[in-house]
Amino acid sequence: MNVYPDFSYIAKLMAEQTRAIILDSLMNGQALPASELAYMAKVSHPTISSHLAKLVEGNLLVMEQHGRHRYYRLASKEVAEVIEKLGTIAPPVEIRSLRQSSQLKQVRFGRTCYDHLAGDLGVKVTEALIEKEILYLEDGLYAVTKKGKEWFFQFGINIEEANTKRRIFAKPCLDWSERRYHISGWLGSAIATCFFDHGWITKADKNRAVHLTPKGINALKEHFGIRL
Amino acid sequence: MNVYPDFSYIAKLMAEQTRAIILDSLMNGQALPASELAYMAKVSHPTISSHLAKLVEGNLLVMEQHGRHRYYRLASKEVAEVIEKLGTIAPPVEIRSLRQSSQLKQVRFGRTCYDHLAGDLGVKVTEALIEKEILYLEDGLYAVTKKGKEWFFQFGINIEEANTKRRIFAKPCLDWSERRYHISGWLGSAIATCFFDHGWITKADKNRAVHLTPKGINALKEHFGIRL
DNA sequence: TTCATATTTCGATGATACCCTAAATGTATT
DNA sequence: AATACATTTAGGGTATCATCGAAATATGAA
Repeated sequence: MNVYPDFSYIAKLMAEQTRAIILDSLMNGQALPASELAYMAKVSHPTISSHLAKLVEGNLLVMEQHGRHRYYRLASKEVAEVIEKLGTIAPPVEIRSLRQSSQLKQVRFGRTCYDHLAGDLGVKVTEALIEKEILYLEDGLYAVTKKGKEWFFQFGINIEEANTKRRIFAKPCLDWSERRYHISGWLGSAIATCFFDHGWITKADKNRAVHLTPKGINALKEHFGIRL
Repeated sequence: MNVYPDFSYIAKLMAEQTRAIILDSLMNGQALPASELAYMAKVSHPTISSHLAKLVEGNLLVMEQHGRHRYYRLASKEVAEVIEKLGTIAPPVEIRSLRQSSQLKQVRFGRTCYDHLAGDLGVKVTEALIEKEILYLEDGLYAVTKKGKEWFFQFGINIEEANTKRRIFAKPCLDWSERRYHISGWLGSAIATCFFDHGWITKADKNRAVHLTPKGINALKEHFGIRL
C-alpha cells in the first residue's frame, strides 16, 4: 500500500531512448509535428506515434492539431524543470570530439530551458537583477520591486500584463550546468523574448544553445552591469 | 551528438518497480541492509543484489559495509530532491481504502524527505521562520539572521557548527504535496533532529510520515506561532 | 577449523515492450 | 470525387532485462 506519487511511472516515460530524444527536442518549448520528431529520433512513423501517445497519456506532452499535422510540445514548464533537475545528478556527457566540446561550451554558456534562459547567461542575468534590486526572493518565488516595474517597462515588458492566475509569475529553476538558479515562469519567458526581440541573442541551429551578439554584449554591460 | 547530461540514464534506474521500492524505502535517509530491502520489495536476494549494484553504479546509492552486512542509503540529498520533484508531475495515488486515505493524510501533514521535514509541517515551519525574520532568502538559498542565530541556539542548534564546505547550508526543496518550499540541507537536518530530540514529533512505523505529539503542538504554537 | 549467515555470481527462463512493415484512417488539396 | 499527405492501428519478430534456483564467495561465530 503506497501513498506516495508514483514517480517511477514518470521515470519510465523518460527512461526510453527514443522518448528521451523527443523530450530533449522539445525542451526549448517549441512544438513539433510527429513526422519531424520521427526524423530526429531516426525511427519510423508508427514508432514515434506510439511513443507520443504514451507521453501525452502521462501528461508530459500536449498535442495540438493543425489540419492533418499534429504538433507536440511539453505539457508545462514543470516537465522541463524536472528534466533539468534530473540533469543535476546525471552523469555528464563524455566528450569525444573537439566539435562536441565546443558545443558543450556554448550550451553551458547560454541555452533555452522551455521558454526561458538558462546556463551561465541565465544565472548571471538573474543575479544581476537581484543585485540591482529589480527582483527579490520571497517565499521561494521572485517578485519585482517598484523600481523594477519601471525598469522592465523600458524594454517593453509590462509586469501588469502577467496573468498570474494562469501561470506562475517568476520562480527559481535549478540549472544542471551551473547548479545555481535562473528565472522561470512568465517573467523568465518575457525576458527571453525580450533578448531575442532586441537582437541580443540568437538561437543555434542544432541544439538549445543561444549565441550572444555584439549588440547583446553591449546590452549586458549597459543594462545589467555584466561584463564577460 | 548530444551535449546534455543523460537524464534518461537516471530515469531508467528509477523506472523499474523494484528499484523504485528500494529508493522509496531509503527516502527517509536511513541505511538498510540488502536482505531487508529484498524482504520489503518481495524479491529474492540475487534480484535485490543486482538492482543495488546498478543503483550504486549510477551514483544513486552508496554502500557501507559492516561485517557481513552491507548497508545501502541514498547517495545524497540531491537524489531525494529529484525524486520529490518527480512527484510533483507524477499522477497522484489512487485511494482505494479508508486506511490508505488516512495514511495519505498523515504523509501530507508531515514526513521526512531524506533527513529533513517536508509536507504541510515542513512548509509551515519554513514560512514561520521567514515570518519571524529568523531566515531569509538570498540567491536561492536560505540564510540566518543575527537574531536567528541566537534563536536557534536556545534549541541546541549552533549555526557556527554548520560545515558549509561539505554540505549546502540551507536551501529550498519543492514539496510534491504542498507544491511549496521547505528547508533542506544542513539546517533542514538540524531542525528535524531538534524536533525529534525534543519529542515534538515521532516517526511512523510503516511510512515516512511523522506524528505531532501534544508537546509538539505546544512547541509549534509557542516558538513558531503556528496553530493547527 | 568448522559451521552459520549475508551477499554475489552464474545460467536459464520468461515477460515486457520496442521496432518495423503493411494496411487503415483522417485531413487537405485539386 | 480523386489524389496526396500525415498519422495511427494491427500484428509479428526480436532484444532486453527482471527473475529465480543453485552454487560460489565473504565474513563472523563457535
